Amino acid sequence: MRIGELSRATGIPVPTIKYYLREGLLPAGELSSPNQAAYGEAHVRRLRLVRALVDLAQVPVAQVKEIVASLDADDVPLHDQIGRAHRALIPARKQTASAEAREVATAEVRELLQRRGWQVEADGPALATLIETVATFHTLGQQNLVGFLDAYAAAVEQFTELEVEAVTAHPTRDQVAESVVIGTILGETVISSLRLLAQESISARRWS
Amino acid sequence: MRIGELSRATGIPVPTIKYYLREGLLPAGELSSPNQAAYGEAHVRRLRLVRALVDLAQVPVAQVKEIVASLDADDVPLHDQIGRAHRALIPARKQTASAEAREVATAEVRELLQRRGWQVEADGPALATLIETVATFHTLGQQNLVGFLDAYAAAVEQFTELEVEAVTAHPTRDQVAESVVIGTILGETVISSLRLLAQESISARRWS
DNA sequence: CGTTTATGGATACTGATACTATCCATCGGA
DNA sequence: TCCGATGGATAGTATCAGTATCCATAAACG
Repeated sequence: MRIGELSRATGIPVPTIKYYLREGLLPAGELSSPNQAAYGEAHVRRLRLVRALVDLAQVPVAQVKEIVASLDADDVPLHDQIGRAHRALIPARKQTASAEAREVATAEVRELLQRRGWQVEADGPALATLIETVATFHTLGQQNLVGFLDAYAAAVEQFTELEVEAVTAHPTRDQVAESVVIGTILGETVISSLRLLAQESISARRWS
Repeated sequence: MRIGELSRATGIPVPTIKYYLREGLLPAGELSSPNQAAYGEAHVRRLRLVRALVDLAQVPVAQVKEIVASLDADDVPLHDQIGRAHRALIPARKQTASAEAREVATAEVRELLQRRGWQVEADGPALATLIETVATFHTLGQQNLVGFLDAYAAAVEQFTELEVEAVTAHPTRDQVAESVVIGTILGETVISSLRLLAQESISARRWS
């Protein structure tokens, strides 16, 4: 397959594919001569994944690069590879809350993890984001939202158990890593959409 | 309060505050003379909200403008105002999936809503995003993820009931609308962080 | 075999977003 | 009275995500 066919197969313009190649979102094709490369089904799959992340999940290109790099790093133990993919999925966020608010939030989150018996890295980005957000609840005068943490955590626990199970059931390791990425990122847009729909449905029922 | 004090109170540079004023994220201060305006506590609150949305939740400035406009539109029935706020919270996404995939996804989502008895607008953006995402599961060869829809919906139902209840319990209508915005947007980052932490904790337990 | 079209690679340009910087006439406080 | 801050306008900057152009070469067609 040459680049034009790759473009037709995916609906992505040739210049954009060239851009993705430059940025390392897509591995180079097999070169047969200095200006002739062959692409395969793997490239089509990869491009579809990139587009889903960029267009649907609105993941920045730089972050997509990290994500696909983790998918291609299959020369380490599977567990390490999944860890790397998982880390690449978490966006960096600016710290915004005051130090005092963050301290209060840190304590609240720590207690939550204790209550639920969750064992997580003490300095991971997901934990930092959670703490920052809870701290922001305080600075915005929405302390009552802190009370929802347990309800959210309990709900999340339910399906996460199933997700982890499903992921480990995949036959090949490429599929395992890829399904971690897709399941986590697109799963988030699913959950978010469902939440908005549930809010709409429930509040409509309450007002009629 | 003059703009310098507003800047000191929030930690936001004066030029940025001027930019937010220009963009309509912040209402103008009370003008006492052509180059002298007074800002109040409401401005401090609003700036904190804007910063939380922009920095923490990474909402684009143009969308924040819609959101705050909905908060200020308190001359319509509360129910309409909340509807407008709710709509402003849903980002627009490009359509990416093929027509066939979208058709399959539409049927699957429709059945889901039927099963759960959710009554929602047939052409809302949240529904469109959900359909688009399910369609993408198909084009990425991750049909198995469609099986998670019920688990996600069931989990989401649990806490949404509580959320709607809590929101309606607020004493004043500004607080109602504002807590819809904060609860929905920051609630999403909380849920997302908790999900990642749960994944980390559960998969660590499974591999040790 | 010659001509048109496509290709890989490099470099330059574009439009959108989110600020920053500068300017200026005016105002308020020491 | 005079110096720094203010409101408002306009211009400049950095980053991001592509697009566009150019070129020498290679493939496809008549």
